[in-house]
Amino acid sequence: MAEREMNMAKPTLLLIDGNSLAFRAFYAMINQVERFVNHEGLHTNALVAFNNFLDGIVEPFDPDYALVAWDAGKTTFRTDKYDDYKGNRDKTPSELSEQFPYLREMVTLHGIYSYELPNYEADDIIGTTAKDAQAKGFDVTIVTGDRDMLQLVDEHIEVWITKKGVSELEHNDLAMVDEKYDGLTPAQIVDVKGLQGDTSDNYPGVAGIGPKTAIKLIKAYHSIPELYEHIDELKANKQKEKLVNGEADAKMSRDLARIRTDAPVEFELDDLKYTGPDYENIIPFYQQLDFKQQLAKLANQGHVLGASISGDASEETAAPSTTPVPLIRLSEDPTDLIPDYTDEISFYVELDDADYHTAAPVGFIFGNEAQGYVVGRDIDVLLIDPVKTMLENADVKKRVFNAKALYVLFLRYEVELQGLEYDILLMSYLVDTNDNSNDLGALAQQNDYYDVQTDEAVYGKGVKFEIPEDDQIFFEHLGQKARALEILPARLLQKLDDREQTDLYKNMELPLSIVLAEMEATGIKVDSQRLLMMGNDLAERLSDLEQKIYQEAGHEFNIQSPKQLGVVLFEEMGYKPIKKTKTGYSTSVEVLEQMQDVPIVKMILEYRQIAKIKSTYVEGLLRVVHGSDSKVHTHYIQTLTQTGRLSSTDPNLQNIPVRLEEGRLIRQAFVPSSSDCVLVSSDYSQIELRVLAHISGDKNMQAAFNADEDIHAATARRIFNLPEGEDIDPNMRRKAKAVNFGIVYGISDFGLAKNIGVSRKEAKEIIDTYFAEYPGIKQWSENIIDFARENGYVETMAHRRRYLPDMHAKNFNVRSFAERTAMNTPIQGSAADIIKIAMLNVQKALETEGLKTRMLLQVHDELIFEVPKAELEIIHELVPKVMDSAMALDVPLKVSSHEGATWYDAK
DNA sequence: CACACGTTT
DNA sequence: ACGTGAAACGTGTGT
Repeated sequence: MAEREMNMAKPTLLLIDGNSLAFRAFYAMINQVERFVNHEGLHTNALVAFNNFLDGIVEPFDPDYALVAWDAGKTTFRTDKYDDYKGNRDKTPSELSEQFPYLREMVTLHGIYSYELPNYEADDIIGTTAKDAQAKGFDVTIVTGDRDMLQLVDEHIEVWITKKGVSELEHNDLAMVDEKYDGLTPAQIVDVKGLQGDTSDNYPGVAGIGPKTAIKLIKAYHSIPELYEHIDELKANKQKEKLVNGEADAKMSRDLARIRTDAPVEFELDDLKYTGPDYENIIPFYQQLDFKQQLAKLANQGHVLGASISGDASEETAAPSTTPVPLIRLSEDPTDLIPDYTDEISFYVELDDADYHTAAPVGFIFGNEAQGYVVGRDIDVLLIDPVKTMLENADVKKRVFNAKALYVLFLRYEVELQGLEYDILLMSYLVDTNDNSNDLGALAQQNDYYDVQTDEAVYGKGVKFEIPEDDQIFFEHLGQKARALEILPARLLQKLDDREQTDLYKNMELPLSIVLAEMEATGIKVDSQRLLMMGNDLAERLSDLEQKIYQEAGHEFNIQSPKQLGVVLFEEMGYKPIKKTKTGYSTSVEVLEQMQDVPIVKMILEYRQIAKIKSTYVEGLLRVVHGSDSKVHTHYIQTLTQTGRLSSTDPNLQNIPVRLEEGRLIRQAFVPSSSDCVLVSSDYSQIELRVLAHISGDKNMQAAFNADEDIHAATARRIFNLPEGEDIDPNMRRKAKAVNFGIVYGISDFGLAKNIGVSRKEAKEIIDTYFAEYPGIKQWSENIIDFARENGYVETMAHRRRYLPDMHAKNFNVRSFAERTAMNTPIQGSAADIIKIAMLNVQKALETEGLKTRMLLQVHDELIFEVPKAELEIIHELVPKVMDSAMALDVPLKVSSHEGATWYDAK
């Protein structure tokens, strides 16, 4: 019997309320409505969410039959009966209504029957079909956002109600309805609704009867008709009066709430066979909607998206498959087969690890579509002529992905790559800083090219990462990458041009990538011995502190666990929690510093400080020192930050301690690589405020800088109305400094108050005075926010661009954050532009002067050099001169330099 | 993998 | 009333 049931499983039918889901989909993503707009200006947020629903829920469900029902129009038999039916609904926003035709097309392309019936609502189509199918032995599932549909639940009919947007569904079967309606049957829901009414569908029910009473009455009398048959039996009271008065309304409302199961639908169940997505035709549809993620997914599943090499647009979607990549595999006499490349080539080298300073190359490809691509595993081929010569020939332009990594790699083989013209990674980043994936496949997809898979898809990730042994698979992937490199530069150049970023790319970022490569490859020497000694010392202090802390606490616990520490302090020891985090008590410095008088807290603060130094800076640093040269070789990431700054990893040399003496000592471990060199550090003074003074045009701030005043003191004088010439109270200067910083970040009175320890009211007055004293800054802030709101992005002085889709967010916090970003990015980003130009010019000057000085590090407003003692004098003159003339502002740039035997001493 | 925390400019 | 200053990276805990 059991076996028979398994073999004879009922066919499944999925019925979807299209309108209801479309509304849910639209409002689920209403915050992002302006972010989802395709190239034709069509809003696509509901389409995106609806598509996710079709892919994420319908496809896995894989019904035998499926139907999406739509409302045909505004007038139905219900509006004939009751003029005001759904009469209080807001007009459908145009952003949604324009999506309906596409929603229907999308449904059809997913292999689902789409249907509407004049004079009826989607509910009635579904009700009719559900009951019909049930009678014919189907298992029916209904998906809707409308709880009224629960009335259709039956032995073989489930109703799934959308919960969160359209991505989560609540399953309702007979048992669920029984539970929710306190023992009532689905059919009785219309009776409850009839009494209680419905504000969203705008039918009245009985005035004064709510859901609780309605359920109680229907439980007692089974239905509205029966209730009124027995109305005389009711106790004479207010409730009875209401029911008597509302009889007509109740009966009409019940009628409106009742979903029809006899609508004159014109299809047969057989018409509803679910056929699954129509891949061939859904691709152009997705392309029209700019559904990049969907297209990427399809590409990764092996569907041919057909952006073929010919570039012929009309062929793009029609072409059934792409031309095979012309691969040239080398055999015994490799060089014979290598074409003579003279113009442009794609060039890509695959590494076995992300750290290109040490990774082993495991494959390469170079060439072009016309002459073919030479592909192989053994990189030695690249190190001998004729290939080596070609790689060093600036006239052969290379199209690459990550020029910096490639350049560093080849320095290892003493090859200086030339002609690195097109770096897809860098170009994509400049066009949109959010396109900062480190994967060629992913970036290609962001730029509408779908034939190259992501590395993760081909190689796997984490422990499963493996370069395929199969030449066919591996070389094909490399081939697709090379082809992407052939196609993408033209598209990206166009985009750069559209954004006036050609100069930024060609003359700043691209040459900078080579400068960075040389800095990384040079590296900075680390005195490991010194670090080890510091580590031992710190370990001792830690274990002392640890014992004392345990003693105070009365037992051992993990001091490094905020959770355990919270229990000790705020439960066992009974101190009052000052602040909470999402997960429990906060134990941050901010909190602990307010509890300084407690001995254990003081020790915990010290423990934290030392533990941080030991783990992050002593042990962390030692882990990444290269055995071969006792140096650390950081990786500057040029394509990550949203503002144009660099970032530094493995190790991060941009956050080496300096503020507190204990941590600052770490800098003693950074030393010159040779005994006849010293380290020189040159840093911009107040670069961000100078940039602000320039771009805002504020005359008062400009005057302060032009007179070489102490800007924080000058600000203090202004906001606290202090007389000229008199000494500034250090505390006032401190506050003024905090305000200056705050302004750069787009501060609130609350934030400033917290920061400098004054009342919020005082903070507000300070900010108001600040803006009154520096009116140009106030004006500029307002202007830049307006600009961002209108254009959706802000720019730096060098046309670096950051998109800010959240300027129109409904959520106050999200929007405010975008507004602060609109102010901060041009400031921080223009400062980044300036130091990047300075780096290029410094490097050029060092080369043309034939100096042995090497630029080692950049820390946002500071450059660190290794300088032979013989060159010290010239460097102290040359570097500040080059740095302060990097860009001409309306205020001077000021640079100071310091030298020392270690980084610590160069202060 | 997310969170809390702490370090820099 | 909301909730509250920008940009980053690394370590450790805990799920």
